[in-house]
Amino acid sequence: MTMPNIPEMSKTFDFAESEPRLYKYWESNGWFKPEVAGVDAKPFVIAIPPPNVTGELHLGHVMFVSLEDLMIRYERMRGKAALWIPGTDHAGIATQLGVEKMLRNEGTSREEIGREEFLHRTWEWKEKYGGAIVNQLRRMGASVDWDRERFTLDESLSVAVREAFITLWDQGLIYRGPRLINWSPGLQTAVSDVEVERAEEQATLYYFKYPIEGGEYIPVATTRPETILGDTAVAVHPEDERYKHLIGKTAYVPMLNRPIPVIADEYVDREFGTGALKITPAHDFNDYEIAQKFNLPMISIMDKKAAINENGGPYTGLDRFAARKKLWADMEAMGLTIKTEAHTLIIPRTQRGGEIVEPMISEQWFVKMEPLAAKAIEAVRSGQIKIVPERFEKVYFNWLENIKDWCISRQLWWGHRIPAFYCENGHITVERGGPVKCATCGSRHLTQDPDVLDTWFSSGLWPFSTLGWPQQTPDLARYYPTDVLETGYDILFFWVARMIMMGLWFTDEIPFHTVYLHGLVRDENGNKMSKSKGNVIDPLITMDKYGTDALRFTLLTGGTPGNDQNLAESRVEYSRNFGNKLWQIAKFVTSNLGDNPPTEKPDPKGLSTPDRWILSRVNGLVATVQRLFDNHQYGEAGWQIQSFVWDEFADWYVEISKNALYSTDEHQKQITRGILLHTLETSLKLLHPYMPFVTEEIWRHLPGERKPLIISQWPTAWYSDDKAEADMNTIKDLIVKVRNIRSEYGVEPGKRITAMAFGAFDLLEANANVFARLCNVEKIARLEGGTPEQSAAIVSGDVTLYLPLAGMVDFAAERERLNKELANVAAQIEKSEKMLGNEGFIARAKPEVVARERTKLAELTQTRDALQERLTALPV
RNA sequence: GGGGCGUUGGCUCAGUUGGUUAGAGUGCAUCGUUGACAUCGAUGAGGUCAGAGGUUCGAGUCCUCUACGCCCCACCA
Repeated sequence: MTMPNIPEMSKTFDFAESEPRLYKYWESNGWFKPEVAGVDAKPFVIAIPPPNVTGELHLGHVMFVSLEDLMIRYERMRGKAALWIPGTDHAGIATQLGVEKMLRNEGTSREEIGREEFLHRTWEWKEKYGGAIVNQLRRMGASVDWDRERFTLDESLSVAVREAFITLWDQGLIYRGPRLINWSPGLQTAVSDVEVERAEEQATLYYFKYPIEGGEYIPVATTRPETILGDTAVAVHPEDERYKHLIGKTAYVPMLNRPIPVIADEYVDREFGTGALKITPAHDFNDYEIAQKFNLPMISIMDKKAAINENGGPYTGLDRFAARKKLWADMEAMGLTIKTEAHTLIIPRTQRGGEIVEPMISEQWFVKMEPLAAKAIEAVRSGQIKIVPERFEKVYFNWLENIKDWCISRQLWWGHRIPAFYCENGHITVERGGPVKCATCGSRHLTQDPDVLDTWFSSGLWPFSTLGWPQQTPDLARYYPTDVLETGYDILFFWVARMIMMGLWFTDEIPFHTVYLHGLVRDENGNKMSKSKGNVIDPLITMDKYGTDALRFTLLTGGTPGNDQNLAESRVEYSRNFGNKLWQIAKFVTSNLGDNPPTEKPDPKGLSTPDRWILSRVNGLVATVQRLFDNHQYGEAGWQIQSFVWDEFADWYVEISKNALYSTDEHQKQITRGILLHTLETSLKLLHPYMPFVTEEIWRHLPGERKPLIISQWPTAWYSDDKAEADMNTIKDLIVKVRNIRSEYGVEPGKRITAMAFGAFDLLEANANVFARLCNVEKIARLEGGTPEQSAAIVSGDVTLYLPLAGMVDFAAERERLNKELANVAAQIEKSEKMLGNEGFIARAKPEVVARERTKLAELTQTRDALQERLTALPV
């Protein structure tokens, strides 16, 4: 590992060259594997949210990779056996749609080529395009263990899926039957409740007359006139005086003249529409419930393509929208229509595909969710599982407490085929290993159910199926339960809740103890990125331009847990600049380390104020970062590190260090080198989880025998020096004020000036070279008595610094400047005195807060007095 | 209908046991390059922390209400 001839650092960090090289360096040495930590190490495990195998990389992927890689790298450096399990999801509908599109372009279809050939083609497609997203994980620096990569259709995961299904079946928690479900006519499959997206849209409300026996009619309103064909009742409110006399009479379905009853139910809202409701149980969820209550027949009027079926009389064969139009026209001709009006309503559309979902009666498989949900609720309620940010626990409870049975069957071919078999008598057999004969009648003529399972059924098993379950593998024993589940809040129901339910149900353990939810990445104006809007930021292009580290750092510091963040390119640019800053610091440090670079941690004893200051600050930073990480405040921690590195280390300490480095004092030089190196090393460690590439590359240029940064030891705070920090604050304050004066008076930057000091002379004298370097004050003299007339005065606490500026001082301007400062100080004093004069404050505030306030007031008073003195002495 | 989030300088955002003069990036103004960095440095202007009330010695931070924006869940034809 020793690198005796470390090449000089290049002018800038070449991320394009370094990133793939470093990734290979880490991966080929096995540092992504938990085994690097040794057998005694405590595991830390994250199962990756598996991206769709043929999906395209978007910022959501970069977001989760950045966060999870941060956690993994941090825990790895803390000595844990960090395991990040990679993998991909077969994504049933999305992938099947992609392949079907390809087939269409070839002039064929899945129906034409058949199931077997279709699956063959889909696997080919997966082999061809499935690698892209996986390679992009490498591009982002994801330190996952590739030896443990999984795919939801792997044989071992398929075994887990069948085991889960059969277990639920044996427990009576899976059932099959005709139910009203969400049907996607375009995809020709059932979809679950969570896959339906509802949005307000402009539509029409149609008012018409429902003929009643005896020549009367009830006015009814509907948004879907074609469903009239499936009506099996008309409902009114039992106490509605307008219609009360019609309850129990017979109504006739328009155009079909099918007799149906007029019923009364309190569900009907008298205020809405006409106050009368048509009941179409086979095509509406509310009507379905009412029909069950009243034992009404259910008449399905549509086929799988949502065209009117044979129950639609003269409309048979028409598409649902064509039927709507024709039926309405026919009713109009019959004088049955009243009016139409514009109406805003909620339209359900499929998450994939986007066409309008049709509620239909269909034979599907369901899981009874209440027993599973009860356990999942308890796990979070008891605190075994913590959701970050906490407010999502409420959302989680609300969903689980109102959970409905899960429709798990999909009329697709790409996915896990339902392990249920039918004989010619219609009996169902579900057995491990695949049955050879019917469990009921013994028939050997079995056919498997054609449907596949919802993709989320297999992803629900992900944290344990990837580790070998149901086999009791060593990995399952060592790495399950996992630790953190990190993902976007948008899949809390789809995925997170189901993993918790299935994990608890099948393994009897929580699958993870912490759920960390991040927000969505939007464009810089807060709009959702979409291809149609053309505002999509392509992460690949961004990484090409600014480097992976820059994009990662931007996303990690760009928001807070659970909240969406707006991404502006200017922020990525800033992150790139920060990486450059770090590179330049390192370049400076490494080129000034001399022939025998220090190897020991610096000893603060006897060091100068700036030396002790930076050591105290960097250790304070370590403590701060630790506290923030403990609370999942990764963004704030990133800013703290950035601010230290740039604003304190680079802008102050590196500048100050030049005094020693450019001197001939070998002892002081060596001390300074040690502090520079230690501060840089610590900064690199803290920053590595955010910017893995640039930090590791710099690390390789540091001298001495050292472990690679990725597996180096996470720092702990070991030093704190309040005195040095206070003294340095005084020095910094004075320097900034000198610069300010120079700027205001237009003193040429190169011009050296002198100063006379009153108070704290020892501190100033000891740091005279700091003033010389940072504000070009070449000499500070002790002021013995009187005040120099031709000078500008600077006051900071008990120190007054006079800058003799012969011929440059405008006394009127100086007076104005001092008066302004005095007013400012006076205002602060007033506030402080008021606080300290308040008995409640003295009695109830924490003692250290009161003490701090007293110190502050004393300093302010000194400043005020000095300012007044100077104003009095100022020539008129 | 229920629940949640947001509202802080021109713009984008930090600010988590309530406690110094509310911070940063970007934009703006002025100045600055022979020795880490113009992907830079120095200095400065710019904010009644949406509004009202309350709790408290003390509120950007906690509570209530209001306004505006956004999101999730939910069966109004």
